[in-house]
Amino acid sequence: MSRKRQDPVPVPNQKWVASVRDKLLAWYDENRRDLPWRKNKDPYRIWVSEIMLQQTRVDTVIPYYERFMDAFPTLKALAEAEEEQVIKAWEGLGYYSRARNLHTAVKEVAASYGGKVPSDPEAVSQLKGVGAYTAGAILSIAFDRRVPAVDGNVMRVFSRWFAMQDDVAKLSTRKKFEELALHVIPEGRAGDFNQALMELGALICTPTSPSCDTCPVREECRAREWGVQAELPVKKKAKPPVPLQVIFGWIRQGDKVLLQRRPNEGLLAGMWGLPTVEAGKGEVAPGEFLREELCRKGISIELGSVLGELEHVFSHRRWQVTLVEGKIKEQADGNLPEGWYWASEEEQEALAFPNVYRKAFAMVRERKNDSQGIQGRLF
DNA sequence: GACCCGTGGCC
DNA sequence: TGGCCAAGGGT
Repeated sequence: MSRKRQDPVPVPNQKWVASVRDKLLAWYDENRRDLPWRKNKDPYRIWVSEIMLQQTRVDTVIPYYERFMDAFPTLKALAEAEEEQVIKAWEGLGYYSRARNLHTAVKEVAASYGGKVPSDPEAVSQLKGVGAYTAGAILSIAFDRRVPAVDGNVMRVFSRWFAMQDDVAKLSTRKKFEELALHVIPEGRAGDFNQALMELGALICTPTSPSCDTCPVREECRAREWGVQAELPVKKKAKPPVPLQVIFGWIRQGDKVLLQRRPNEGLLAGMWGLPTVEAGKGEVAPGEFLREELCRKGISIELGSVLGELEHVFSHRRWQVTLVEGKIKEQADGNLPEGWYWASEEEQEALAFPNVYRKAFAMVRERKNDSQGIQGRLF
């Protein structure tokens, strides 16, 4: 069997490079969006924006970014903040380890670099949560250093410019594009050029139905020349999320609700939520799994009614949730296990919950409104 | 390389 | 409706 040889990295000729640089930068100067992190070149502001933008759309990020910068205007302010506040500011954005890593790294910069973001690639790359792309983005945008910042946009644009069929899901492909980028990024305007590549990918060279007719570099694009732009980039399909039956408990004592902090590793690590168990096998009511688990924790409950069902899809899990009401048997003023907590409504508002739990809260609230004047309040 | 880690919007 | 995607990083 012969092993399939990888296509070599194309080496663009100088004429093509000069043309693409000029046209793309001219287009960017005219068409760049006025985004909040483009007000200046403060490395801290650039950094925060890049972390938030990881796997997240610009429109989603903007309001979070504004609030975050109001709360933590400087690197020092973020370094001195409590983690709980930082996570609260991230609530609803997802990928919460981004916020924890950012906080860790910012504290590291405060402690080891006098509060100034380092401008050398080795130091920046070592910061927690800063990988090859983000390091390149910070270094090029904030410090105008000629470093590649290859994200999904850039891979799509390059795939089309050179009509390359490499699988963009592979790490090796990204490295190939980084090498390619080094041939194209100009001296002097490295940051603008990297942003122009991404801006082109976001506005013109879009994943589906790219606007080739208005593309500033349509003459330089092999995919367009060959009419294969819709076929590129090549990307291996992701596995579908695995379905999982999950039970949430809505367990009240007086005006307080039982909360559980999730384990420090895995899905929604360290986040607050309702008591959560996986449903096991067997022909019993879903709530039984919850009752038994709580019993093991020394919390004795009587099952109430099913308050509702909801589905929440993560990247790799599909939670099919049954929300079950529970009534505490004896006054449980004794010791709760580590990470468990009776929270009043006021206390709940200070905690950060991922959206799957916020959906459940909303469900309870609706149900409460519906039943008011009919059965009174839920127990 | 494979898998894990959230969420929302779009067609 | 659902599959796909978004300025990725860590393990």
